[in-house]
Amino acid sequence: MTTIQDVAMRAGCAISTVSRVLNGSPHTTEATRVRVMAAVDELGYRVNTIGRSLKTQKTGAFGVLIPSITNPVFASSLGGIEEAARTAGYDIIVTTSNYDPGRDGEAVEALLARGVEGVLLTVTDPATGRVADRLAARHVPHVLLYNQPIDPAVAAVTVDNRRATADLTGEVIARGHTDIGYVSGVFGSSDRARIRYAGYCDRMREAGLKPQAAVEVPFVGQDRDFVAAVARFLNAPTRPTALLCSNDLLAIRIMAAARTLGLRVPEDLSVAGFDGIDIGRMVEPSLATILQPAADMGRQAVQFLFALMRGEREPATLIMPHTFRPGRSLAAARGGTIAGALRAAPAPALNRKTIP
Amino acid sequence: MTTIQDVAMRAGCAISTVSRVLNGSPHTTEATRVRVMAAVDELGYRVNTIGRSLKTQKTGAFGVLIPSITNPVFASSLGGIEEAARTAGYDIIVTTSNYDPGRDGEAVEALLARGVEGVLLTVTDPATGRVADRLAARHVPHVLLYNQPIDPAVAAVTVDNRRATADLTGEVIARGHTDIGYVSGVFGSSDRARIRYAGYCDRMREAGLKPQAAVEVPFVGQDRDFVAAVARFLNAPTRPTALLCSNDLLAIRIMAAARTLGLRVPEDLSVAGFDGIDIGRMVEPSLATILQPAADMGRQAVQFLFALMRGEREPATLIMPHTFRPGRSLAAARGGTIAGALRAAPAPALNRKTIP
DNA sequence: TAGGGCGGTGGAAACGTTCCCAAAGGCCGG
DNA sequence: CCGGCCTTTGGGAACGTTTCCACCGCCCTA
Repeated sequence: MTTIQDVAMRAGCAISTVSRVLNGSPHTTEATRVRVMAAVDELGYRVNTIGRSLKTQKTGAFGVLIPSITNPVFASSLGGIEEAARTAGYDIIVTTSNYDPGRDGEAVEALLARGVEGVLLTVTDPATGRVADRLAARHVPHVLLYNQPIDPAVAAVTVDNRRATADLTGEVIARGHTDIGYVSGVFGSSDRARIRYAGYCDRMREAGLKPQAAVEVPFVGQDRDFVAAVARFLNAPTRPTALLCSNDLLAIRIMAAARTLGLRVPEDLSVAGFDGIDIGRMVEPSLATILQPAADMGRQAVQFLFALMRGEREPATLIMPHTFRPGRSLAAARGGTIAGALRAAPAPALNRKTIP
Repeated sequence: MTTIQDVAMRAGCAISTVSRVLNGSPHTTEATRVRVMAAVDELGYRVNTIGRSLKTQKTGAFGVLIPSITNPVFASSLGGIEEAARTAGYDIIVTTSNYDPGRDGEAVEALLARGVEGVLLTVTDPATGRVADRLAARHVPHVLLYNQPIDPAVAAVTVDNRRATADLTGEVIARGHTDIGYVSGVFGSSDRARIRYAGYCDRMREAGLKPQAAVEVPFVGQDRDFVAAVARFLNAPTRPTALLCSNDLLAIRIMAAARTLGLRVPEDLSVAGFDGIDIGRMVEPSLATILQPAADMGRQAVQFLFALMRGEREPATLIMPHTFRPGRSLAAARGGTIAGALRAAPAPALNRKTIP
C-alpha cells in the first residue's frame, strides 16, 4: 500500500505538507501543490480512511437498523437513506433485526463498535427496547424512523400512525361497512402495529361501531402456516365484510390467501393496507392503503441526523404527511350506498409539522 | 471514550496484558483475566475498531454494490448477504448504482477508500465497466453476483441466464404460443437482460420460430412514460400472444399496464417474468417465472468471498440452480392444445455445478 | 538597512490498537 | 541447591493520518 509517506518522499517534501495539500489547506504554494499532486498521480496514492479516522475520530459512516430488507417499505426508505448519505459523502452500514426484539440491542452495539457517527433505527419496540436510551447515554446522535418515540427528547421521523389508520377506517366506514376486522403483525414486534390498531379502535368507536379484537399473525413465518392461520379466520361464519391490515405486505398476502380459499376481493371481502408500497398499485385488485412517503422519510431522517451531529438542532419529532390511496380492493359494502360514502366527511389533509 | 489504557490502569497491569486477555491469548493467568474483565465491565470499555483496524489492516467489513435496493430480487439477495455477513461477524457497506453504468466505478472507489476487505457486486455491465479489473489490480477479493463474468478468472455467483430463459421460452412454446415477444430493461444497463434475450432467441430458433426484436423500456422512469411506451407496443395489431419479460418487476408492471389498456391476462396476453420474487406468487394472476434462489445466492456469494479472502479457493463461477415456477399469467394459446404441451419435452433439471 | 510579521514548511506527537521482544518469576531436574 | 526453561508480564514500536508548534526566509515598512 502506498502511504502519505511515499508521496512525501517522491514530492521531496514533508508528510505534513502532503497532508495540507490533500486537505486543501490555504497555507501552500501552487508549486508544491502541483508537485504533490503529481506524486499522488504517479503513485496512485489514495488516502487511508482508517488512519484518518483514528486521528480525527470521525468515520464518515452511520448505521442503519431496520427490521427487514425484504419488506418494500423498508427497502424504499433504505433507498432514500442511501441516496442522501451518498450525496453527503457518507457511507451506511446496514443491519437488520428480523423483527426480533432481542436483536435490536446487539445490532446497535455492533454498529457502535464500528464507530458509526450516528444511527438511524426502526426498532421493534421503543417502549421495551430502550435502545435509544443507550445511544443517548453514549452521546451518539440517533433518529428513530417509523417508530413513535416514547421520550420526546428522542428525534424521530414518522407519520401519525394512529390518525392515519383512523382516517383509513373512516374511508372503510364511509363505504357502508360496519363489520370491519383488523389483522396485524405480532404486536410485540411492532409498535406501529399497536398504534395503528388504536387508530382503528378510535374511529370505530367514534362511528358507534364495536372494534374487533386484532388478529395477530406471525409475519415472518412459513407461507403454509400463514395461509392456515388466515383460513381459520376467514372461513369462520363471523367473517367481517372488510379487513384492515397493519401493513401492505400483509394485506397482499391476505388477498392471495383469500383467493386460495375461494373468496373474491372485494366482492366477498374488502381489504385495505398501510404503507403505500409500489407493488400495491400493480396487484389485482389494486390495494387501498395509506401512503407514507417512505423514500422521503429516509432522506429526511438522514438530514435530521446530520443536523443532530452538527449540534444544530434540538431533537424533535417530524411528522410526515400521509394520504389515502384508493384501490379496488376496497368496495362499497353489499347494501352500502354511494350516498353513504358521500355523507362521510373526507379526512382533512395533514400537513407536515414539527413538534418541538 | 474509555481506551485500553484506562482498563490497564484500572486493572493495574500493562496495556499489552489487557490486549492479550481481550483477544483470548493463552498466555494469561486466570487471576489477571478476572481482574481485567472486571475493569472492562466497570468502565464499560469497548474495543475501538478503528485502532484495531489500523494495526491489523483488517476492517471486518465488506462492500456491496447493487443496482437498486427497491427491486425485490436485490433486496432478497441483500438479505441473504446481510445474514451471512452478520453471522461471520462482518459488517456490510451498501451502495447502489441505480442502473447507471458510470456510477459503478465511483461506487467501488468509495468502498475501497473505506478499506473494505472485499466487494460483492452486481454491475450494470461487466464487459464495458471493467470494474472487476480495477479490483483485481488492487488485489481486493471480489465476487460478481448475478453478472456473468467476461473473464473466467473473476469469481461469480449466478444462474445460467441464457439456459434459464431458453427453458422458460420452451414452456411458453409448449403451451402452443408461436407469436412470442420479448420486453426488456435497457440492454446497456444490464448484461442479464441481454443474455436472457439471447436464451429466448436460442429456443425460438430451435423451435423453428422467428425471434422478435426486443422491446427495451426504461426501467427506472416515471410510471406514466412507462405505460405510454407499453401502450404503443400492446395496442399495435401485431401484438404477440405471449410476452417474456426480462425480470419479474417489469412483468408485473406490464400486467398492470395491460389491465389499464383493457387487456386480460392471460386470455388476451400471456406474460412470464424472471427472478421469482415472492410478490409474483401473490399477484392476480400469479406470475409464471424462472425462480432463482436470490437469498441463497447472496449467502453463497458471501461464503465465496470469505474463501477468496482466506486465499483458499481459486476464482470460479458458481452456477446456481434455477426452476420454472408456473403461474396463471401463462396460459395455453387460443387454439393451442394440451397435446401440444405434452409433446414438448420438459426442460431437464439443472443442478448446481462449479466451472473451474 | 534593519526589524517585524507572515506565509510556507518540517518535525513530531497523538489517535487506540496489536504484537514482538525482553525481562522476571517460578518450577523442575540434575 | 543451583541452573535452565517455561510461563506470564511489561515496554515499546508500528499502523497512516492530522495537527500543533517551531523555524526559516521573504517582503514590507520604518
